[in-house]
Amino acid sequence: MQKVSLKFLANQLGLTEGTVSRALNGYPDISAATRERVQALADKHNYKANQTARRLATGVAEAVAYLMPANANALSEPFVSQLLEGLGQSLAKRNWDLLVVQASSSEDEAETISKLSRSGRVSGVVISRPYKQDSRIALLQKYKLPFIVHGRSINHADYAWYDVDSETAFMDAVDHLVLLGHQRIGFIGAPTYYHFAQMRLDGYRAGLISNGINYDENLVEIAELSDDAGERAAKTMLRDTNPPSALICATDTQAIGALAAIRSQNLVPGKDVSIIGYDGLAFGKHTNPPLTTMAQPLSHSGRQIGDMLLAIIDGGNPVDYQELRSAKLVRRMSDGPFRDQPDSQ
Amino acid sequence: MQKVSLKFLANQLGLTEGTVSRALNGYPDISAATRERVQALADKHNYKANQTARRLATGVAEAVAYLMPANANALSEPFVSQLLEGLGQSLAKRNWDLLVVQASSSEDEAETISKLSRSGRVSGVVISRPYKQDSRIALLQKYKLPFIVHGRSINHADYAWYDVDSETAFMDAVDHLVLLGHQRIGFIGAPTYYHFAQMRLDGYRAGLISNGINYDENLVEIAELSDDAGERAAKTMLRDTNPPSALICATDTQAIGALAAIRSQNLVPGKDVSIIGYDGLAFGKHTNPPLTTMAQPLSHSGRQIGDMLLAIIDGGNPVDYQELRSAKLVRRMSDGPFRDQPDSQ
DNA sequence: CTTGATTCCGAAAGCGCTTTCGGAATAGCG
DNA sequence: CGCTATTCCGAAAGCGCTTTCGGAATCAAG
Repeated sequence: MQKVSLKFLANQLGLTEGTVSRALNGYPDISAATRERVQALADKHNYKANQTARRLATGVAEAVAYLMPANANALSEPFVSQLLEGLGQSLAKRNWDLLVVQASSSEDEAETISKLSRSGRVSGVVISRPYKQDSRIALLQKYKLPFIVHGRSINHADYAWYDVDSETAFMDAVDHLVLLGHQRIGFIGAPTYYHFAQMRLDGYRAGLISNGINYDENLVEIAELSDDAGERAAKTMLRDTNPPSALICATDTQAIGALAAIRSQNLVPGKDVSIIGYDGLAFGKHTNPPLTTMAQPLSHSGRQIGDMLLAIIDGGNPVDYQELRSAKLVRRMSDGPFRDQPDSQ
Repeated sequence: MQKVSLKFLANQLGLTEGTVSRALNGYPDISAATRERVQALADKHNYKANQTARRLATGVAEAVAYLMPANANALSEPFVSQLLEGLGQSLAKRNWDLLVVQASSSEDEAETISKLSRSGRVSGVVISRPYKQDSRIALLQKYKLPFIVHGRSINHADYAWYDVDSETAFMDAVDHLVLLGHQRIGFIGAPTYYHFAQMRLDGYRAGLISNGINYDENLVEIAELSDDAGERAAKTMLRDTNPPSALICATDTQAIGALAAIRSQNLVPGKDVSIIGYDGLAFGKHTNPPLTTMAQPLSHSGRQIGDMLLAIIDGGNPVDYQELRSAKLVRRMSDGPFRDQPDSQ
């Protein structure tokens, strides 16, 4: 099978490689007649420009990388797949590539970004779950590599990001529980080097205060982003002499663990103690009981982020691309009105 | 910031680009002294060869693509993330790229593969969930593009694949239920253009026969790969005048739907009717009740598949790379001994 | 001290494409 | 019909790297 290159086409047509290239790429200095001739032959042979050569010649990588969170655990990964899918759709419009890169450890993330930049294989990057102060962001800026952050760090004024207003979401969650009569509302948070974790905690606290409830730090536990950690955290809170009647969790994954913790105490989630998660993951429909959650608009975020990144690569000002979406309460079965003696066995 | 290229290094050192390149790439015709000099300067400037140029020069793409299943739904996607993670780890050893590509529709898959091949941007491909007769496989072979199949098609003798013996797994599942006293065992299958669906159905049937139970096609329903489809299928089977006392599902996702169907009839899964899923997804721990399932060794399959692909790209014979793993029963709470009157309300 | 084998590096071609530049052929105009 | 303006294409350089080849310098051997 003769490899079909520009040279091949040019020879067949009695033209120059340059001419064929210009014809295929829609340059105006090609007559309609030859343009068609070229196009026809290209189609016939299923010609596709060698992407590597094209990249080298044009200097544009035509590819974008997604930095996979190093510590992603299986339960939270649906969000990765969804993001990837959306990103892919967005990039497909230009026929660009989507690379998935992962650092072995979080120390390696800087090195990974540095390599990525210097090797010139991508035109842009998207990262998820920034820390409060995120060195990756600084690095990306230093290298002048277009990027968009899925989430926000503390100082998020000067780069592009896409985030969900989880602070408001957690205030809403508190409001909802207060309306149901709850007063002792616990919080299972995530490690606060994640900025999203801090914001969610802040939202929780602000929600309490706006409802005239004192913030009690005995009612908050910080746990890793896993179901098991959520379960452990919930257990220790439930063991308290004056346990909360409701729990808000920083992520659905943790909330699922909390559900298990409650059941293991022979309490029923949604009756004896209410649980609200955050993320809106699909499998929350099938937990025991189905998980009430603050759902973020995951479905199209990937595409949105992709479009934003493309716009910045095209020369857009990153500051013009900052999107704050809002989450909304999806009531399933894990929340319910306050009941007086949750401890009755 | 001066871009640090081979030319830059060569100028600084008073050497030729070619020499610098050979020094960096470990050619034997470079003296130890200059090799070190070159290496030192390269390190100092954090030199990283432009990957695009390198690819063009060497003719090797240094990248591999994963074809994302077009119809993946959120619940089943954890398997995609896990696979990706493993693949990435494997490729990282060589510093290769992992591309994620997706076809808009399944008709486009052929076109996608064709483009991928002709554009020369990848050295290999991995595809998941092959059909019985999979045109993608034929295409990949025709283009002589190294690939490995995550799963098997009917004729899987002449290419490389990694699969789990789901036929045996489903026989085991039947055995298990029979041991628990079940005789009317239903099956919720997947569309049989997927070969894995056919194999699972075959396993189910073989399991029945080996236990002396007649295969009754009223006891099998084919459903899409989603929780909702699983739920619908389970509902119709449960409505039967003589409903099964146990159900085996082709995937955990469907099984979760089936659990919901059972609960919606005011029956309790694992008591009134047993459910066994397949996949071993992590969130099965948290369903209501926790899902008994045939777990496949997902964790390292990605890395394994990556290693296999690399070996084939290196010239290995695809036929030498065919791995059949086995699944094993993970008992949680959705199975139990047969009880006489499941219909008692 | 000569010859042949080594060691080490420069020169140059080439990977397949893009893109600028200039010039021949054609068209438009007075 | 002569002149300028267009139209269209060929020529060639270049993207940054790899790799082969040959030759100068150095070495070992006779």
